[in-house]
Amino acid sequence: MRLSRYFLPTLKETPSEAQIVSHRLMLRAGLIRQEAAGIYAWLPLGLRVLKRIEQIVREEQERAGAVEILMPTIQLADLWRESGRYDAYGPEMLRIVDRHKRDMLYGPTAEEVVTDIFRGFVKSYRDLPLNLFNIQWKFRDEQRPRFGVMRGREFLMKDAYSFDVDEVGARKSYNRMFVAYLNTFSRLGLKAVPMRADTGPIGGDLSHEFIILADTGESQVFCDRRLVDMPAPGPDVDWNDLQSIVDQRTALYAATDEMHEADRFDAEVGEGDRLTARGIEVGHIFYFGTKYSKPMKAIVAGPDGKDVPVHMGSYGVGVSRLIGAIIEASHDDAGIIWPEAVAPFDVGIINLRPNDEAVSAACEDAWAKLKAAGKTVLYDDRDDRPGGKFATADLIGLPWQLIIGPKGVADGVVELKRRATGERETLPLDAALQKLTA
RNA sequence: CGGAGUGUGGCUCAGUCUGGUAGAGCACCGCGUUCGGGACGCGGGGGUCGCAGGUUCGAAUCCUGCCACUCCGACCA
Repeated sequence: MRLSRYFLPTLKETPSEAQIVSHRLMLRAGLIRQEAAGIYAWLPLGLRVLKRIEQIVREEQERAGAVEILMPTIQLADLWRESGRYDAYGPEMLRIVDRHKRDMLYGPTAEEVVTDIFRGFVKSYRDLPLNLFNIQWKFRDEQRPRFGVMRGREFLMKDAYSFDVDEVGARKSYNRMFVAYLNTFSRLGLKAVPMRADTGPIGGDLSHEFIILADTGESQVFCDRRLVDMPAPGPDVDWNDLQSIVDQRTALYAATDEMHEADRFDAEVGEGDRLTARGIEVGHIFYFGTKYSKPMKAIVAGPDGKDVPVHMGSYGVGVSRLIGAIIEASHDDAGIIWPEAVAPFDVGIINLRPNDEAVSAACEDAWAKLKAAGKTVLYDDRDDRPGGKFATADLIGLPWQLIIGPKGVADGVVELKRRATGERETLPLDAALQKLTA
């Protein structure tokens, strides 16, 4: 992409409403624009990141056996009356009346809809287990939106819903999502720690929040330090038996504020391993049994021919929130530092003299070769001073910067800068390309 | 929802207390000089000061109401 013809409205100064670093950087780097409290338009660069995160989440869901669908944003109030949640949900639900005076709502979550879909088609335990997920915009009319996309009212969420004939099966489904989440966050360059979470009225131990440790996190968390650096299981696991992997993680202490038990923490975790930190919740999984299947009559025939309500679980990832979380975890004074897996472009080419034919020719040449190697490129061909270009490049945080100017062209070299480390190298173009495509 | 605060060109902000008809820097347009870490000179364009009402000869400035946004706290992917 040629920057002179792109739409990248960066800001030199920080808009006054942004308090935390990820929000400031998202506005300054031209990723988003606020349209109302907690409601954002996604600009080209931000949208590219959002799509990449979404794709990684999708791939890991599918690897774990979940099947993608797309449910509507607008739902019928009647479904929520069936589950008993219509009155319970409160003012966070955006309620809408259509022209026929029918009560509708903008979905804050989709248990009711997915249960309705399920019961419409699935009648036998033979069709289980089933896990349906979708990546769709949700709306929760938060009392106090803040922190940019970390706590917006409208947000993109991946929500998966598992259906099993009994609790044993449901636990297996739960474990699949548990491992899928570990792999997902790892691919996104994040260290996410699963922590025991409140299960509500259902009880049991099957609810975990996945927390990214960051100084600006919204909640206080307590965990065994060894959990933080535990590597993700990866794709090559026995997806039919994940219990040992899950046990390995859940054996170590990890809890958010509301679930924290100080005496247990002290007793179970060695002094050197005790970690008290701030965290950002990026995922939440739980098993809720027959909470929806019973009132909504999502029933299948069991092996014995008797009807049983299905056991369900739901599994959420805040896709749009993840962008904020990634920036919180990966930035410096100059701007964002994108992990390679989610960067909006792989490489930024900086043309230091767009009016110099030889320099521009060298840039075009490098661009063509990078494209041929499958790299995405943002080519800064603007007629600007170098200082501004460097500042923009650091701000938007592409993993690599290929800097091409008259001096280098005369000497037959370019400068290659790695954003994460700031490390620079002057070398021939071919060597630089080799490094970039290695 | 309780508490606090802010609304003045695209952005950051001054002017409001002590009413007199809107200003700076950045950004933008033109010309020129520049050009390896957000340059400089000259010349321009753009706002009626969140909205409505009131007081006054006169309101960004005073009064009333409303709206929006932000921050702190309680709640959530």
